Amino acid sequence: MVSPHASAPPLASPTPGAPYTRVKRHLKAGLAAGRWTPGALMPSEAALVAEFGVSRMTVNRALRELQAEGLVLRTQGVGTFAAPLHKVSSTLTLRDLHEEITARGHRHEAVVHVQRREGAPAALAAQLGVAPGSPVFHTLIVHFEDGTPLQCEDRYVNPECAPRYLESDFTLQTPTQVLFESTALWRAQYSIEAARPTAQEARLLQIAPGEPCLVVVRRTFTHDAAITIARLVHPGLRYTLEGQFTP
Amino acid sequence: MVSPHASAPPLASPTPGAPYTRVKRHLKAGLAAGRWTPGALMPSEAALVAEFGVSRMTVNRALRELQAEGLVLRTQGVGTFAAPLHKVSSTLTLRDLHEEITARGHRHEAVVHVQRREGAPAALAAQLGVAPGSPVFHTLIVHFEDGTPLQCEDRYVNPECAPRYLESDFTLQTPTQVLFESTALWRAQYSIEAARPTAQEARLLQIAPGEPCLVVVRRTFTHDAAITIARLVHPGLRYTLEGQFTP
DNA sequence: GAGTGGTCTAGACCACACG
DNA sequence: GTGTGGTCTAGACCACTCA
Repeated sequence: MVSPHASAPPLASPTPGAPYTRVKRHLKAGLAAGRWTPGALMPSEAALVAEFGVSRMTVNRALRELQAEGLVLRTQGVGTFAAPLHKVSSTLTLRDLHEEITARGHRHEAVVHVQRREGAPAALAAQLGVAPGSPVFHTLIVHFEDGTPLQCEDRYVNPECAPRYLESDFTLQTPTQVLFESTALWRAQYSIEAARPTAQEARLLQIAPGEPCLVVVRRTFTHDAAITIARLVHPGLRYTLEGQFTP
Repeated sequence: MVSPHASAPPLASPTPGAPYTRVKRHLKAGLAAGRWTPGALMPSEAALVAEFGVSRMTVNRALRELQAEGLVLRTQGVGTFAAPLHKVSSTLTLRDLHEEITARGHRHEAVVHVQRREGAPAALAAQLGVAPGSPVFHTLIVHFEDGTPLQCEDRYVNPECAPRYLESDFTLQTPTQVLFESTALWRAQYSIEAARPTAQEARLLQIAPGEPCLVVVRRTFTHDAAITIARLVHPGLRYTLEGQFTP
């Protein structure tokens, strides 16, 4: 009762991996195979303890992680149930564009059209949580992938969160990268919609004025203040957001 | 040393919540306050054990969950570090449209335009993993929110996964709901782009032909086969995907 | 009251990284 | 070797649910 690992560690372990992963695998496999249909009662912790010959903490961890992954639902005093087939919610990756382009093995270039201090109009000031008319940083940058315009990034930054923002060379570093280094991101909010580009955006992206664009508006916050708000416009024909999810 | 909870349970607990949540809260607060900048070494498990007077399993759980949430990075033999400010990835909720509309307190209606068996063209057959020309189920449904067209749902279903799909009354239940009940969803893949609607889509959605639309293409799979592929077209002016993330 | 999950503990062995 | 995280155990108390 001293060494839980006294027996044959790497000799020919009967089943690979840590015990809690074995329990998880077993349950996951059963779920994938439809052994427990959604809503069905699954084995109790005690039953799994007996079945696997491990301690309760171990099966508890396995079940807790399955719950965190959305595969099972647990109710104190009642039991563990196969999850009612998941909400259709999923992870969408909004990576830094530079990363995304270079990950594809392509060349990323940025052309800076605006990089200055401006007085914030009322609407913007409200969104950034600064006084109307107070100075904010404004950048307008077009990002190219192998010479083709891919994104028009119109961004306002709260100077209090990143006082040296305007000193950056945005042909070398994206605003996202700069802001990540200088601030503590704590929360982000975004919306995605399809819209026509403005005349300026169409010109900068070298597309026809009526061409549908995918517009992502993202606001990021520290734990108390708004850091930045960005409007990212992508030509609809050249850009697709992708994602997937596995329960 | 027998009862860890012997002292004042609901009397006036010095700090609320389970011990592991207290440890988590403390660390989260420190991260939010910038007490550990990204990459900085955080207290070791042993240090937290001493600081909070709890067992190592307890602080281990707190740290493990923070890691799962992406707030810290841990390396065996090295230590725990404040996460390098998160990837910009985030959770996008793609809920069932019926839920979404009723959650807004609005009325949802569906008009079914197509509901039949068809032979699968080669391209579709390949995506669904069935033989070219073999029968697939096809539905074309327009969803309305308070009388306004909000989504045109063009969907093909693998008959093997949901043999009774066509028997449903889609004015009462969305295809998503039907499929969730009859199949074991295991993986979903989607893409989001901006595009012009087809002539038919424009007519069904009652919009101008050139109006930008947000197009979501979603494929869902069981653990081995494709269940369904859907093209969801939304008028750009009426529909926005929203999401947020908090580390 | 029996069964279930929620949580904690004290101690242990291990693998790994680094000086 | 020392310190770190990774994991396991055996037993415990608790809160909850349901018959």
